[in-house]
Amino acid sequence: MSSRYEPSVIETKWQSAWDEAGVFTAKADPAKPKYYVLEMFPYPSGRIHMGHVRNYTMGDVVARYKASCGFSVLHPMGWDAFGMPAENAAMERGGHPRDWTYGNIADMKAQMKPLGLSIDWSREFATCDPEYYGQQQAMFLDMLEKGLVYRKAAVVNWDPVDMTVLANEQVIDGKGWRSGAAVERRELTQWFFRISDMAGDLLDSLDGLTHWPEKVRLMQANWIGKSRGLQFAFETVGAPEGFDRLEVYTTRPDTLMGASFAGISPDHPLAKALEAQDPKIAAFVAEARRGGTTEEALQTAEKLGMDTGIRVKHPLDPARELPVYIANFILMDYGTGAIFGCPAHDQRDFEFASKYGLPIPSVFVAEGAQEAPLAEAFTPAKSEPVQYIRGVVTNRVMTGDEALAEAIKLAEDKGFGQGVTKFRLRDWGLSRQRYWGCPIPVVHCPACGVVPEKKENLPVELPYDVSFDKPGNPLDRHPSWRDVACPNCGAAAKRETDTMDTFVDSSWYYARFTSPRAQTPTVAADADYWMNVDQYIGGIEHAILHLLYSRFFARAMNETGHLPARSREPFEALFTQGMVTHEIYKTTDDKGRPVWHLPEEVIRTDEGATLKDGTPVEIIPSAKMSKSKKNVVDPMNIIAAYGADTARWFVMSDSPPERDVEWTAAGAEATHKHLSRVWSLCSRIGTMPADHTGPGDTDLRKATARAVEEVTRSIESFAFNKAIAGLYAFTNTIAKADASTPVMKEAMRTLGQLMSPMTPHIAESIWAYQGGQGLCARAPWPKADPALLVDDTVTLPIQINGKRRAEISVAKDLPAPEVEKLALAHEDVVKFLAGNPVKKIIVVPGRIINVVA
RNA sequence: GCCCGAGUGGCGGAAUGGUAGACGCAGCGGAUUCAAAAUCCGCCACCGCAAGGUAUGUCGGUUCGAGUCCGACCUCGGGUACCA
Repeated sequence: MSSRYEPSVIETKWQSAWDEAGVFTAKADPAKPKYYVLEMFPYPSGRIHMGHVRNYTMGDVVARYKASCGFSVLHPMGWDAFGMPAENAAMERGGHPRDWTYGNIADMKAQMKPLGLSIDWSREFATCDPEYYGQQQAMFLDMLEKGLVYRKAAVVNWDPVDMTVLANEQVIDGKGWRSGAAVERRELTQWFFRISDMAGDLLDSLDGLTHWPEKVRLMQANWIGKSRGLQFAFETVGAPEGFDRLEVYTTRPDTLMGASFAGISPDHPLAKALEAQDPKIAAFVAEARRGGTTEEALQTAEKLGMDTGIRVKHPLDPARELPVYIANFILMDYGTGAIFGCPAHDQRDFEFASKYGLPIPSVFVAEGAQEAPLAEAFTPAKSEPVQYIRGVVTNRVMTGDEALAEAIKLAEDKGFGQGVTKFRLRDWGLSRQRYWGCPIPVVHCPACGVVPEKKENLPVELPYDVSFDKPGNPLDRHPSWRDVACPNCGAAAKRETDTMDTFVDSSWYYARFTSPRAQTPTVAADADYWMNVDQYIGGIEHAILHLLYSRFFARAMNETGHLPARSREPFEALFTQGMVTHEIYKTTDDKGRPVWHLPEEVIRTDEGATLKDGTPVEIIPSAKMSKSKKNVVDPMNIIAAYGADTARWFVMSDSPPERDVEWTAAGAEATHKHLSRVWSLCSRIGTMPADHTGPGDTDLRKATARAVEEVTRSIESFAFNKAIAGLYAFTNTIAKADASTPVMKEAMRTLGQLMSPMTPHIAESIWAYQGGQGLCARAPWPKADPALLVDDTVTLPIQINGKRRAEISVAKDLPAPEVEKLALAHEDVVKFLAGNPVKKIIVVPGRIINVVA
């Protein structure tokens, strides 16, 4: 062992050793339990960032730990390679999305390799490989046959200047990002997965996901949004032909007597009928359809409504007629696209009624209160009892939940409506009017209609000869690709030019990793052995969409015979990690515009920061690392300066993994110093005379056992920061210990092993130097001797009225009455009690004593 | 707007309802050195001379005991169905 810690030397050496031994190649071994650990695969942007390092290091810690616990581990990596950035790059800088993407993949892989991750690279693939997306097309056809896919009209963001569909992130303040034109909502016929048919199952099965974070299950449950409500039809007065009834859905049927208007979405069929007849309504509807399609944009936009002149009869009092408004905040996708407004008990309806001068009749008041004009809507929780004054029930105190159940029963008895269960979850629109995605393998034939492509013709490959000089989808203007013969009748037909949402690609890659080169989407034997994913790790930003779509897709794959039934929930355990953040450095140019600076351009001082030429720099508190603010730290610089082990150790230390971590240069420097200290400690112990003895054998053995126990427990519970804190403490203990040589060596070798999931390279060097057999990466995980973990005395703090005043040291199993006696006799206790009588004394064995005076 | 989180020393953070601040960074003092770097040893929440008091975003509650449980609020972050 050389005297200096030289990461660049040992890291390349051990990486070659692992490669030669094939340590990380996943092998299905029936004699061993299997463990599948997966990190959410990256989008190939071209550069890895610290967030990637953190994500993959976490997965690597788990993979290496499980391997040393005797599992046959699958730890693969791939690329989420379709998506908009590749097309944007082609438009901005020329070049082709495919070349750009594969170039980025090569660059990123070259940056990931030096991290020493225990990845089985033989299973690598990119979702833009025709071998991958061809299998995805095959599954699409199976799902089409099973009725899991269908077409219907849905709204998109339409840029009327560029004549193209925009993604939500391309709509900024209601305007197109390039053209600046006001965006409109426009309907197109698009492909959908029937995810809403599985809403009940997707909701109920959340209960079984006991190793998922509670918050993720809650977010998914709210997103699926099961509700019980009343569906009924208003009889209309003065509506166009065919609209003599207006179906509405409400989750608060108990407030029906407080209805003061009915409202329909601008996309409701009735609105469309009126639009065709009445130019004033057409103008209003056009205005109401302005802006983006996001729920956020719809819910935060100014509430606008227009009286259609149509009236509806109140179902409980046909003499009462309510006006029908078209209102921009009503979603066509939820319920029936029509509502009744109860302004007294819904804040949005209240604002609407106030704006348009509609009455605001109360249905209930707080218990014991009198009816009075309202300044805002009264909206207590449905579980709270209130006094009904004008309800379906009258002059009774009951909760909203009780009242709405009665209201549903009444409607059913009277026959004007029925209780129904609805879900907020909508079907998954997968059509994208873009080039760089998986082509939807169907053909539109004038005679046969929509015809699936024949499976033997798959993959339907993207054509390479396309240009991005005009807005819109290049597939639309590619005649030789688009114009084909109908697979059914052979007549002239056209390919579907929409491609699939990239969420489709990422909804089954975990299954493909089990047989990445197969000529079918999956292979039963491989899927049976490796599925499910035992530990999935990724960002909290994927809590809803990606994870919900993957859960749906696993079900759909099961129903089309591509996954076993027990894989309908594909992820056994989920961990969501936080972001890596950094300070932002800003100066201002002579025109007052902000200028951002990379961390390496900035010199930190005690007072603040400057550029190299002395210009003072403003420091903005930490935020997610982003290229535009330049607060990015390139992992490659860290690895070049300190080595991969330092980068890995640092991203795992300090912050708990589910929280954001602040990157600081000082922290990386400190980590490197620590690893150097470990290195020289190892070197010192290695040269101790074999016959050295010391008084600390028992203490060091106990400390070693405690370290094994603590680090193991911390890794098992994803508390990597605590594992590292324990390793710091254990290192200090060894450094100060005076024990005999074999005990010192044993402690040092154990330290190296406990470090190995985090810092595998230095761990191999320690292992080899302290006489470990073979590779540390293949050595079994150490076990703590339980006998060394028990202490026979315990220190108990003594509180008086909840404040700590003294402490005593007692035998571990001393009976409580004895402990009480000792505590009350303690001189500080006597002093603080000052003769006051003791009312009560609480002894929590092994924990604390509280004297109440 | 709606859904979900998070807020603890100068900083990152630790703490089965039971001694708040483990471990690390920064800082301070010392040893070593001609000197410095590196290394090693020690100190380190705040107020107070001390006794002691005050402290986990804010306000209130439950409890012998609250960072932890409950209620209201504030700030920041994630998601909001075409960013991935």
